Amino acid sequence: MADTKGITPRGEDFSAWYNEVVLAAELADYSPVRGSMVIRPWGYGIWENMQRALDSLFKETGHENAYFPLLIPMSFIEKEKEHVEGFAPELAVVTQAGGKELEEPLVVRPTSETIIYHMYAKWVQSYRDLPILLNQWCNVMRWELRTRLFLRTAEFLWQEGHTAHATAAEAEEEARRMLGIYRRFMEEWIAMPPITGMKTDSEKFAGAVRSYSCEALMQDNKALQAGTSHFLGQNFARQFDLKFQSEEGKEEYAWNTSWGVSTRLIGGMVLTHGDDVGIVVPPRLAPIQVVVVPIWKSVAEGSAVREKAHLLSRLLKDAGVRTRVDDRDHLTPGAKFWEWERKGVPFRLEIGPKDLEKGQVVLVRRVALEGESRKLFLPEGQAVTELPGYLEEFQKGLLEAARKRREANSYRGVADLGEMKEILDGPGGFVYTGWSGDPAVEARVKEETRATVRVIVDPEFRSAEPPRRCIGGGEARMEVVWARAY
RNA sequence: CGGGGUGUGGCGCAGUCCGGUAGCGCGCCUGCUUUGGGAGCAGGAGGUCCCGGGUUCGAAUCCCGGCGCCCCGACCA
Repeated sequence: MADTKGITPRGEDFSAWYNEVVLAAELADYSPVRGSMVIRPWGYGIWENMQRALDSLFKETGHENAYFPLLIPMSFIEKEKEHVEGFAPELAVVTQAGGKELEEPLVVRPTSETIIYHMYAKWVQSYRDLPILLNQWCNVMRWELRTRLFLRTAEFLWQEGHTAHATAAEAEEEARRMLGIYRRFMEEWIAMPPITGMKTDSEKFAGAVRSYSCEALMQDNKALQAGTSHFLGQNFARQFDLKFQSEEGKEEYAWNTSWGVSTRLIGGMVLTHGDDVGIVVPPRLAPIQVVVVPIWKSVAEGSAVREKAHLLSRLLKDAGVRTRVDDRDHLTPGAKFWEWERKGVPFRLEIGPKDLEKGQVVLVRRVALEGESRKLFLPEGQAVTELPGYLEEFQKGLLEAARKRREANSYRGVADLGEMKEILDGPGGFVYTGWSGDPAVEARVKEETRATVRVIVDPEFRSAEPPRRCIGGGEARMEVVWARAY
């Protein structure tokens, strides 16, 4: 397994590894337009599985899908002061259409708060019209200076949920609920366990009162902001006149939330599980969970082995397993093995003449679970009945490994800037410290370490002992997690 | 936007210093033999050498000016 043909090992140049592995797995390819990418079928299939899972989680919590337009009047974006300041530098603007200069420039949406709350204002009169719980799946555009496949592209696919509520408490609860759903999705589907918490003022969404975030630790010990949920207060409601009459007959502004995850999650999956051979796709996200590879020598063997491969594949499909038989005959088995491993298919089922004789199959995992061998020889009937269980076990194994790695690279109770620098310049990781809440300290530490506060950490992730000492001095009023981030 | 690198068949590169009309590996096509970890042999297809000027009898190569892409930084809910 030392020979990975062309892929730069992670240890040599992590950044090169990432680019190469994304291209080699055929997740995506560069497009002719700077900063934008083509998502290829294998990558899109993973995205579709993410969408399916998230979409049902949203529906289960009472949300519906809708679609709002791509183009937003410039004046909408300009209404909320912080919002426009946050997004102005990265807007793509349409100034001409139909061969004529437009009277008002149209912005290609970087996010849809403004147009959505404009519409909500039309739809809401009474408290009886609330809450509105909508989501949309769409593309957005942010003209980033420096782009990377999946992690930061000029155009990306995402979902954005936008809700309106009658009370602050209800909106706050919604923002928190969706953060929880993101966390659950990341753990149970991507096997990428994030920490959660609130953003500091300097890191929060432009226009939000509070932002909550899921932050995952990648293999190079940099943080990835993987999903955010915002309590918007009445900031947008006021600018877009989103008012309702309360039960008491008073006119009030609605309370909003917005929340989103994007194709960046695919980058997170790669950076969490990939190895020097290629990517590793968790079973629940894999478009193909088991690839069946028939192996033969003579023509007679070929047809017998292929027949068995297709039979097993059908049985597996009936058992709810996504399979494909790779019976291309211009490739040797070895070539197929490498190809599917590069693409991260969780399991491979080999069937050769020897197996046929013995009524067995060879089952090979994409990566070895702790303490187990990659390869299993199983009676063919057993392979079919056991595979769904093996897939779940593999899924859990990935999550466990990722959780262990996260904890092994988390440093708690740090209070000294020198120590923090040493960690960040060395192995990197999540650094837990006390913080006074002083933005000047935050800025200074960022300046000196190039790390940012990822979150003011939620109770569940806090250290057993609340920090007494504080980074940058002052009284430790909260615990925060620092890291260098994507 | 600053620094660095790079641009030559689909991909990866050599050739550039020292000018003479383009080559290697992989991939692709055809045929035969193969197939338990990236198959072998034989034959074949495929290139405005990033673009525009200039020098020259002649430019992938030298000169001038652009552009693209990648990496690092700045920037980036």
